[in-house]
Amino acid sequence: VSTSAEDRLRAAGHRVTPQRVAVLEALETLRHGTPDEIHAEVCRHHEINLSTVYRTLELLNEIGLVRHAHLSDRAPTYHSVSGHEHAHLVCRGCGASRSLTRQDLDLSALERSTGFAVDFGHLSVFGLCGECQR
Amino acid sequence: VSTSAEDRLRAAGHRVTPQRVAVLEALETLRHGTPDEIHAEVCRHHEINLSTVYRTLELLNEIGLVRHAHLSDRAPTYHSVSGHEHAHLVCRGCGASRSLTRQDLDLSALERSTGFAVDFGHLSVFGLCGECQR
DNA sequence: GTATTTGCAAAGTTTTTGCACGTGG
DNA sequence: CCACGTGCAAAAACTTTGCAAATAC
Repeated sequence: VSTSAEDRLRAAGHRVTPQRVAVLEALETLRHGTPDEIHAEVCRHHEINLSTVYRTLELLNEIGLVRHAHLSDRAPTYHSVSGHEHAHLVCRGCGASRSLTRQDLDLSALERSTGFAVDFGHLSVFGLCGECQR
Repeated sequence: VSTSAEDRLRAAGHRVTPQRVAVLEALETLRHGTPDEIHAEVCRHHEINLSTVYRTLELLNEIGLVRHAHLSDRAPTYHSVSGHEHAHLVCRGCGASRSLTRQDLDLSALERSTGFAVDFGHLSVFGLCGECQR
């Protein structure tokens, strides 16, 4: 977990606790995860309560260190924003998911015409991949 | 509820029941709704169990008569496909949501480069509207 | 030292499931 | 008639909350 993440926490007036650091570490390892999956990953190394995971993810989301998207119809999937911000392209058939950059999916026309600032990291595009279309 | 909807049900080997018709009617009235809201709307005129609403929506989704999107972080929102298929643009600030057509958001480049067939009706784009950016 | 954060247990919300009864075709 | 669909009640899945104890700073 980069120092900048800890600075971002402190800058926003929050404390740097082992649990918060552990959640960020788990997200680096997993790349993506539901609250439950993140909890399980953290538990491989530390103790943490599931409620704390929820509260931590909410906080990290608020200060922009993580984003979440709905990759399945059930629990939301969180991912770290430490790398480049990315959206997801998910196949309903096989469940495969790949990252999209702003170059893959150009929203500038939409943003210009609507005046919206799109939350790219939250965006999930569902469909059927080439394989599954048959 | 158009006859074609009933035909679609029968063609897919399902029965046309009053409950299924009522759910489709409720969606015409509401335009959008969570399972709970749809249940409430149906109950204004008929009796129906909430489980049946869930099961019906799942079925209608399967055969393509309705689509759902995640307009909030909680319950999914269903909408009828009887009109034109549309995606949603939702503001996190004020909660306002507007429809998007395929002209508003051109996915042809993405579909060409990835080979995906995008489920446009499921797509929700989140962000901040012009107002809320201030 | 003290305001924030955590763990725990309990409750809240949303969705799914098993099964007996009812019904569309 | 009878396979499919529904209602009901119970369970499962997911998330939030109140409060006392622990801890970051």
